[in-house]
Amino acid sequence: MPKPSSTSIASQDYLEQIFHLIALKGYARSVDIAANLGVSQASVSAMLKRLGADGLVVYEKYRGVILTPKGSDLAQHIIRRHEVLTRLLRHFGLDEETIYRDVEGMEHHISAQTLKAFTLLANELDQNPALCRTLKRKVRGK
Amino acid sequence: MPKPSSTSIASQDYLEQIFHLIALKGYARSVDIAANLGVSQASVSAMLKRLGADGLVVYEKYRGVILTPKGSDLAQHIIRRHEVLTRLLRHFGLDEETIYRDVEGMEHHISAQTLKAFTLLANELDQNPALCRTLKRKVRGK
DNA sequence: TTACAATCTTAGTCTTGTCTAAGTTTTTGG
DNA sequence: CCAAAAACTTAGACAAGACTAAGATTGTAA
Ligand SMILES: [Mn+2]
Ligand SMILES: [Mn+2]
Ligand SMILES: [Mn+2]
Ligand SMILES: [Mn+2]
Repeated sequence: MPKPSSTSIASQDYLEQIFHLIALKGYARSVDIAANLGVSQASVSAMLKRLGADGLVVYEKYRGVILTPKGSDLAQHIIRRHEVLTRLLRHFGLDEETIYRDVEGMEHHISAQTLKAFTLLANELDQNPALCRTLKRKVRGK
Repeated sequence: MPKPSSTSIASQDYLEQIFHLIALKGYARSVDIAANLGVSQASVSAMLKRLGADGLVVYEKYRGVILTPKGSDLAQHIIRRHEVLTRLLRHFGLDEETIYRDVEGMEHHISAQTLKAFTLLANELDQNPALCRTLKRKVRGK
């Protein structure tokens, strides 16, 4: 009876990309999902089947994929969380490559409480350029 | 020839606990590692074998486990990172339970750069109790 | 309309990490 | 000293998620 977790780390990453592609081009193709995530197309097929079984996408073989309302809500939540984290890390003057990799990993382990704290902190930093300058200076050189 | 990664997320969590137990009691027993990580003793046996193969512990059946210098260095790095993250999250007034869960997940996805930024930020917050008070107030209630 | 390219799926395999159940070894108390 | 308990390992299974190779479908351009 292992309840289908339905929101594994990998599932979240796929949902995120599917949502992005649909927003950007109107549809999400396997080939693009694969490229964006750096996995094989075969892996995408397998995951779409799983997401379909979990009721997060409607998937018809050879016919592409769309998000269910449930999948879409979840994707938007995932993306907002990703954006908050990115906004926070940008305050430290890290390079975008590093920010992306760290956010892509960290995002799956942030509770609602911590996300709220990070959101508020990012807001505070927005209003405190002096502190941001100090941090950026210390982060890069010694 | 897939080079042994040797530092998977799970490996890091096991190393962390082994180090802690040795620091605390002088030795690390499977039964305690299992309890601390919430896994079965069988899983611990399997992982100790892998850590041994990766040169991170010396493992003799029925005889306990010790860290190699390499394993010890790695464990200390992992623990320092865990502590920095914990120190940062404590500034927001989150409950310890939540902090522990989030840190336990996030810690494996923090680059050296981001870790440095978080360290500096924690330092700044230490010296800015006013900001911390504001954050704590906003994080809890509305 | 048809052949080719692009896209997609399936089949089969692998790795990591987990579990339970069963068997072994070590420790311990009487 | 030895039986029972505690600790530990092995065996066997499973799930997620990845890969490659091979085959199926779709789209397109001549
Ligand atoms: Mn991610
Ligand atoms: Mn993301
Ligand atoms: Mn951890
Ligand atoms: Mn940790």
